[in-house]
Amino acid sequence: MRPKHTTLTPQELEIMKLVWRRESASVRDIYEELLEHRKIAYTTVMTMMKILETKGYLKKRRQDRAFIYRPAHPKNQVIGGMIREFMDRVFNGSAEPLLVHLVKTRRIREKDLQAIARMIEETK
Amino acid sequence: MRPKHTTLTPQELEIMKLVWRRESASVRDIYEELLEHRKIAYTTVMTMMKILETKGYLKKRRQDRAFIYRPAHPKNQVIGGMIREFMDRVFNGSAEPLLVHLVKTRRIREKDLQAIARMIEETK
DNA sequence: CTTGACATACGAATTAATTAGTACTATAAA
DNA sequence: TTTATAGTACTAATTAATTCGTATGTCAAG
Repeated sequence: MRPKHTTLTPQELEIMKLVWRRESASVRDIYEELLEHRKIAYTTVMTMMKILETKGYLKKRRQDRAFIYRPAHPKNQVIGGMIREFMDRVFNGSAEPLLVHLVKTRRIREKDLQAIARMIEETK
Repeated sequence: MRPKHTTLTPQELEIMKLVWRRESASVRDIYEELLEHRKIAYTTVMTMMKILETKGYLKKRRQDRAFIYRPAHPKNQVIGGMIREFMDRVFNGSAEPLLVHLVKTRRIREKDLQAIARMIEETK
């Protein structure tokens, strides 16, 4: 048996990111935005958004003939869960190795490193 | 069509973590260690390790009757790829939001924050 | 030499994730 | 009123990921 994803799957995330940006969206809204980047069918988007609704990530409300979807949870919270899951899976739950890796491999611009350093200071 | 994982899948990662820790391992070694945590069949482990070999994550060498597997790449490099993939997928490739989240949600112990701060200083 | 332990090879079943087609309905336009 | 448009509901097909069974071979002990 294959274990179910506890967080957003890649395609679910792609759609959620668009809904979060727009605050609310119809299937057509998302469909058209996705179309700019890749070939996809309208009904595919519909199915995905229905799945997101049954999973509790989207709330729907009928407006005229179509459904309008809104995020059920703030982006920060959901993304936080994904980070948590990633840390659990890859680093057995600890954040330090991830942080260390980010700093050491210089994936961060100098300017941002300084901002982080200040943030750490303020967090004291 | 469902897109293929470009990095290690969850179960692949679980096995790779054990192989990295031991430096080299037989199917039986990994099987017995996995068994301590969950029910799993010997042949399942064998299949997974064969997959990891064909994907280029493990190298095998026959020793007596059984195969001995070794990591084909250092852990740091592979994990680095996973972090990269995560950042691409979740944050469109930028590391800052991830870093900010880690610091702001205080997922890091105070002591470690200071260590990071020092590391940033040294990186200057 | 037979038997048991242990290994691999191969095939296959199951499930989640993703994609999309078809049927049907309601509204708006001609 | 007929027709085109735009939406949903439902069904289904495909593929990756995960799991394991069965067949087969080999070596060592009795």
